[in-house]
Amino acid sequence: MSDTYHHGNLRQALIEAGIRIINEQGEEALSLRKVAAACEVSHAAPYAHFKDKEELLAAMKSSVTEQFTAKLEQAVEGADGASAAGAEQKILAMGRAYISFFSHNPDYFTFLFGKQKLVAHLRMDEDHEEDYPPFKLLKTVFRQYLKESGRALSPAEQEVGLIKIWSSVHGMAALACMAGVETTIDWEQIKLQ
Amino acid sequence: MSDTYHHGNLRQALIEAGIRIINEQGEEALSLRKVAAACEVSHAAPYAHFKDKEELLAAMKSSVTEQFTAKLEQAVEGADGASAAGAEQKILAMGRAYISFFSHNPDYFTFLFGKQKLVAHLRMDEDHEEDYPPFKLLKTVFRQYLKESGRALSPAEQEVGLIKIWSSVHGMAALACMAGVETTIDWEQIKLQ
DNA sequence: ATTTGCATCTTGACACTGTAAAGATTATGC
DNA sequence: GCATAATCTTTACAGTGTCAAGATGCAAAT
Repeated sequence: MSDTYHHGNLRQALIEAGIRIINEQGEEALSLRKVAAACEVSHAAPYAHFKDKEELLAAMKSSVTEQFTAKLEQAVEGADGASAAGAEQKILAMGRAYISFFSHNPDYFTFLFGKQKLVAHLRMDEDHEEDYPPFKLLKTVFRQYLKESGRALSPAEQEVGLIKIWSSVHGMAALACMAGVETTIDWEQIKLQ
Repeated sequence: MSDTYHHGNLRQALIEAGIRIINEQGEEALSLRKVAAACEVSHAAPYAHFKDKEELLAAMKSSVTEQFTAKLEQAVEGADGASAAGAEQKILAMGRAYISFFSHNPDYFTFLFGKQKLVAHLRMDEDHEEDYPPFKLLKTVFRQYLKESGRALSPAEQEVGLIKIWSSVHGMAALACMAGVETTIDWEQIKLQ
């Protein structure tokens, strides 16, 4: 009868509608039923594509993380051409892009990091292949930096160094994004060692 | 009729039952009705003491934060008597206590910091009196340290220094507590400057 | 001592949530 | 063209937070 019984691309539409809702009303206000309604579909339709509410949330996070990673990669590439300053400049560029991304989409910050899952990715043991992509990128650039500066750090020391950089930048992005805090921090004051 | 119509100290009982539930089943599983049931009280009884579910949650967090702060203060005092090493030792002792506290109560970590509200307290402008108490403590000790070492930092630089210390230790506590990550990091490798 | 007022607690109701089961509708492979 | 699978709707159920109206007990005022 109706020629719109099948949505066509409901899965993607649900992900996008979910992200939109989070940006407009916050994560608290997100319900499966609202997402379904936003796609003009019955409240149980999402279950054809996602086992859970959590599975939809995960897909949404995946999508936002892709955007995030793309910005970081782009920053690294941009710092490559400019001067021949090397890895240190790349790290600084990443930091700038990191903060910039969440300044432009403050709700993404709490969405991605709200449950503090990020730190679970902050480990270097056994060369995880399934690292959190943005962190993996930093890891690569950081190793480059170590090689350039001729420093030889133990794995444990590398871990500490990475955590220092990451958590500092992360903390400042949080500062800048949340609770309406305007910070005048010149974050590049943070030295790499 | 019944001699237990009035509970006696329901408010405190609700807070404690709530914390117990979070420790046993996680924050997701906490509902007002469960907390009420745990106190053998009807499902709407909490509304005599808390306007909201959120207000109960806030009271619970307050309670846990008090325990947390007490441990930190205790560590600072302990480091005072030992050697005459001064503020640097105090900072290190605080870091140790920080990690120790959450290692012993892993669920408190996500409970307190789950929503990332902590960073909202990480600002030094205009000498906030209503600082997050543990952070306020670090602030005090840090200033002591600066005075001792004869360094003169601008407010912005102080802010950066504090964030470096706090977020690094925080990140490592997260590493140690969550996702079953056992870390062998010797966190004292983190230098204060 | 009785009454009055107030804090506390119960009962019942409402809208909303996630999720499951059963059936309708459309697309797809043979 | 038909069977099968994928997609979507309808209906239902147990939980949830919250509110309103009433029951209960305590404490102060008369």
